[in-house]
Amino acid sequence: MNLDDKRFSLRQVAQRVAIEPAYLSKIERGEVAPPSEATIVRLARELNQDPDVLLALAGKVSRELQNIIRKRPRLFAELIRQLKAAPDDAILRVVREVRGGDW
Amino acid sequence: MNLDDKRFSLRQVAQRVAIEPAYLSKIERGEVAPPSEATIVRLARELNQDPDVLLALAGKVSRELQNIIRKRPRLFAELIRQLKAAPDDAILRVVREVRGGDW
DNA sequence: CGGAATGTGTACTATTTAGTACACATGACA
DNA sequence: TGTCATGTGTACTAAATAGTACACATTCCG
Repeated sequence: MNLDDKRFSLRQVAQRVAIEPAYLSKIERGEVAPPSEATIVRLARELNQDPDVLLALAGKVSRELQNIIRKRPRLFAELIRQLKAAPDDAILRVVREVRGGDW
Repeated sequence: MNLDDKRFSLRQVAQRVAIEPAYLSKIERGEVAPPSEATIVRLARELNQDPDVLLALAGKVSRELQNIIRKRPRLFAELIRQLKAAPDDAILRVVREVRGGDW
């Protein structure tokens, strides 16, 4: 897979993502505000990046995650604030611990 | 504290929250889209409600929480998705476990 | 009774969001 | 050398967001 594969020309990507090349150009150079969540997700797919990470770079959190939080706001709000200062591996331990799902 | 205290008339609240009475009226009846985060937070203060809960009812998640997530998107995304199906008390256990903060 | 306060309907509006459309200079390359 | 694709500058825009402003009928109560 060549580094500057033809299929990754700005125009080709723009076409597959279904936006105007000029717009994609400005996005890449940060000349415009980040696109909508939907567009970011399509972009992530096309560039095989993690959508959550791309969204984060755009200053957003996916609607999906927000909806999970929204259903139990107090619980999640407290948890997330607790974890704000925690080191990565502490969070990872929690993730693994919960992963079992043996409740 | 009387149930229909004068200080909780729509107009008085509106004034303290710094929005037009007509607007507050529509908000209460769901006749308009939910207000901005800032306005919701001021409203929550005035009505002593939990801001996170009011925001949730408005279909939102506070910028503050989003920013925490944004800094470690993969970790938090996975954790939140894991907890989506968990019962309240399971989440609470995690909160309490983490509360110690003995990392 | 009469004035003041209350909630609400209607009509606007400024700003932000999320893009499109087209023209143009540059470089590749057959 | 001509043409074709590439990235980018400029100008514009439809829709959503987050309200304001004012008029009006109704109700409270001194």
